[in-house]
Amino acid sequence: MESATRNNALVEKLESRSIKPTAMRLLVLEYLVQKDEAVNLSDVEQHFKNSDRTTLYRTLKTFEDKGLVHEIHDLSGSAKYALCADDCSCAYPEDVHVHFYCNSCKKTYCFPDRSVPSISLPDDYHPVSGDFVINGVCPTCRN
Amino acid sequence: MESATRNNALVEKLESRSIKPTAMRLLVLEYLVQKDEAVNLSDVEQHFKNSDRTTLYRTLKTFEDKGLVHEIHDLSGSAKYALCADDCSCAYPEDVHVHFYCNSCKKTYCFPDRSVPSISLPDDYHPVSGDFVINGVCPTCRN
DNA sequence: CAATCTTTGCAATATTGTTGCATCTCTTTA
DNA sequence: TAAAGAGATGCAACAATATTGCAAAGATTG
Repeated sequence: MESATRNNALVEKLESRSIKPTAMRLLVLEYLVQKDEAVNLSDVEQHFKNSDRTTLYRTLKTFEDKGLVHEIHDLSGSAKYALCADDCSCAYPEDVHVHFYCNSCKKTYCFPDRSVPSISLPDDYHPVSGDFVINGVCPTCRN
Repeated sequence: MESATRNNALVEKLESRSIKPTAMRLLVLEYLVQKDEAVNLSDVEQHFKNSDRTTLYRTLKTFEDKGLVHEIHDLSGSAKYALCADDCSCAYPEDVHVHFYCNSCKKTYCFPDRSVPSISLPDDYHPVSGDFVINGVCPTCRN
């Protein structure tokens, strides 16, 4: 019952972004939902040891294409992914993604509700989206 | 004369960051100075066709370690490098690096003089540096 | 000059990102 | 229900990028 309910929420989440809710996609989405940090492809691979790398890769790309997740590029060098808020359209400047990258543990945390004062750009530069990554030390690594 | 003068400026730039001014480093620095956009390792390789990849790689890393350049991670996926301003210490929030990434031509432009209003973080997150990447279409690609 | 330290070049390897294609699954429709 | 089509998955291969070890070359210092 409980799991059916939860599952429905996941199905709806996918369908709201026009993504067909296959078994694999539901699993990956569930994984993303319960993670409070951004994940890279290796993380997902580790978690789904028996699944194919390419499928996971393409699942993430599909999620990204459809605006369900956004891609984050931090100092770790490899692309990470994190869920967008339901009402996120990734547009500048309203939906600038704010992240905190820990130099010590290399984790990247999302701060979805921080709004970033917009920056004025020269006239001919047309902003579409924005990513703000703050690097430092996270609470867990402070010691 | 002119070239000697310019060369001195480059030597000083390196020495001000405690980097030994070898021939290779001077050439790479000269290249970075005259570029108005961030470059990745391939760019540098292309420009110095006869030089060794590893040396160029390590030159950039040395520059980064010493605070002469900063690394930029944009949607292109590969690391780019750009010169820091002379008085830049890469510290948050004064020296947040602001860049514009063009989705069309994949170039990344620096906006060294934009200051970013600082964002309040939860208490236990200790910011050290920050990178703001704005994605969109650059003037050249507007057409 | 000898000893030492740094830089450079070459080779090899690791890691990450990406594509082609055959197969499978699900949905649609005659 | 059978056939067709579209999309998803799995496997294999490959491309691009990042990184390291080590030996040779060059610079530095006593």
